[in-house]
Amino acid sequence: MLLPDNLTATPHECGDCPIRHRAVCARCDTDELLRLEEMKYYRSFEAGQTVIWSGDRMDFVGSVVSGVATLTQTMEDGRTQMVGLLLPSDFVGRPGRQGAAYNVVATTDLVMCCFRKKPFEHMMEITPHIAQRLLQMTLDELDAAREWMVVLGRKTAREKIASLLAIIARRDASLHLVPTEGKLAFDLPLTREAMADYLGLTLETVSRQVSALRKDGVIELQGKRHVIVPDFDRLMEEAGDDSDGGLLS
Amino acid sequence: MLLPDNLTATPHECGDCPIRHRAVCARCDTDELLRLEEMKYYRSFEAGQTVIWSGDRMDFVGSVVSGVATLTQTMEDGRTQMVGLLLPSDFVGRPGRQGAAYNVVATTDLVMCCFRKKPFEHMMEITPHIAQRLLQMTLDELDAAREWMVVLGRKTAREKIASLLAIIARRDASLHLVPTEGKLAFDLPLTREAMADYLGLTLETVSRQVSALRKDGVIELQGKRHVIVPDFDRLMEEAGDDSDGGLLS
DNA sequence: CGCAGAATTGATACATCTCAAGCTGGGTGG
DNA sequence: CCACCCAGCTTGAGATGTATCAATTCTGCG
Repeated sequence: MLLPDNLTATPHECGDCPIRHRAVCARCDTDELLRLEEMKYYRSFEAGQTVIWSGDRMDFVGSVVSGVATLTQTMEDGRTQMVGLLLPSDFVGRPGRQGAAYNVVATTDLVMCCFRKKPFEHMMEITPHIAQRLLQMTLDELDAAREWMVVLGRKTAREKIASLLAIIARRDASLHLVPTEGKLAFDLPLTREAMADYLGLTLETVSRQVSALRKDGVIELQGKRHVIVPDFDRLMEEAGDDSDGGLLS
Repeated sequence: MLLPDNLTATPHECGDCPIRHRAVCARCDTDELLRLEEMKYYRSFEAGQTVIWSGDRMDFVGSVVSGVATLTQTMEDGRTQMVGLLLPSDFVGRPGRQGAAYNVVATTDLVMCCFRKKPFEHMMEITPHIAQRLLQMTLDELDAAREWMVVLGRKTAREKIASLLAIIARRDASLHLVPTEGKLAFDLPLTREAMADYLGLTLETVSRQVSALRKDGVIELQGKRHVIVPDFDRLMEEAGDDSDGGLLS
């Protein structure tokens, strides 16, 4: 509100950065961190703000420090599909590419740790730790994208909703490192429309299926956004997945 | 036919390898290639054979030299979704992971250039050229996966078929480096069922939509598999995409 | 208080699935 | 050489899940 373009936000030392051990810089030693500090700056965004427009030139890459953002692609006639959900520690931007390929939108208040692209690219070439970590993260994202292709291509609306809730619950749990045994609870960082864009559904269908899952006791709701999962295995069954994968993998 | 487990196939020198400049080894110098030669071997598979079962332990990684393979994931009740289409030069396997995450099946006769995993992983750590190239390829695959999420989530059956044909046509054209101006022709490397698994449809719907596109003059068929595209822009329109992207990007 | 964005619920339309019946073409054995 | 066979494919008719259009109800906030 106070800043015209959100150019500054509470700066951190990398040392006490909340995503220090999960982000691209996870493997860097203190010397490498020092060099990163020189090219980094923080930006914050309010819920609803667009971070990057598809096609725009990108002169930075960065990590989500706190908050949630979405990656979406839109067809000419307006149909939109979310293709990524960016949670804290996720990386944004593609080294070696000029323009952005997707829209990036903050769905909650968002803080990003940005690096000027040119210096970062240069550092990637001479710092194997960064390239190695980025490769690892990209492979993980590719796996996640492929899981999501199964959801989009083969699951019913109900299974889709259950799958999305399970994913958010799981990622949320892996942040709050205290495993809340038994019941799980979290806030949905997405509107019904954003959920629909993620799942390839309409917002009406999302609303109906959420109601149905609530009526069937799979989830409980406090308000529209706060979700309680009494039995995670039950949720996984509804998602159509093997119930093997524990909360933390 | 002659070999029990297809352990050998016409070996190449890397020097005259058809995928030399596109595969994971694209950036390697002659010295690095020599070291790769030591850990590499060829395997060939007949159309229909399974290369890897999901969950199996993988002791190799490798590149598709010729032919086509698919990456598929199957739900407990048998619903299956293809999550990758592997064409010549594409990479198979994930360094740093024990088991395979997907089924890999040869859909045509297939030749792979395999590297024993342990030595390859070791070489990746000391050879930035390989890791850099692998990162680039993985980022490209991630982009392709995200494009595919739009297809799965938001396109109609007709648009899905047109999109798949466009993708195969484009990748096929980028192999036969002579751009056949005007008309395009190629062989479908997939059965109707495989196309259905790729697109999140049933094989009947695939068949109907292929017939419809043929009746509307968007494509011509010679037999069931040979496709002729008289007007590529028309096909792109049917796919619901911007008609900007040329054949080669 | 009342407005606006978000969400829910209802009625109907329609695209795709499902089940079922043939068709086609290439390979094989008699 | 032919008849048969069978996987792959096509086509049809009816069922069904989700989209669409429309009306209401929530909820937070100025």
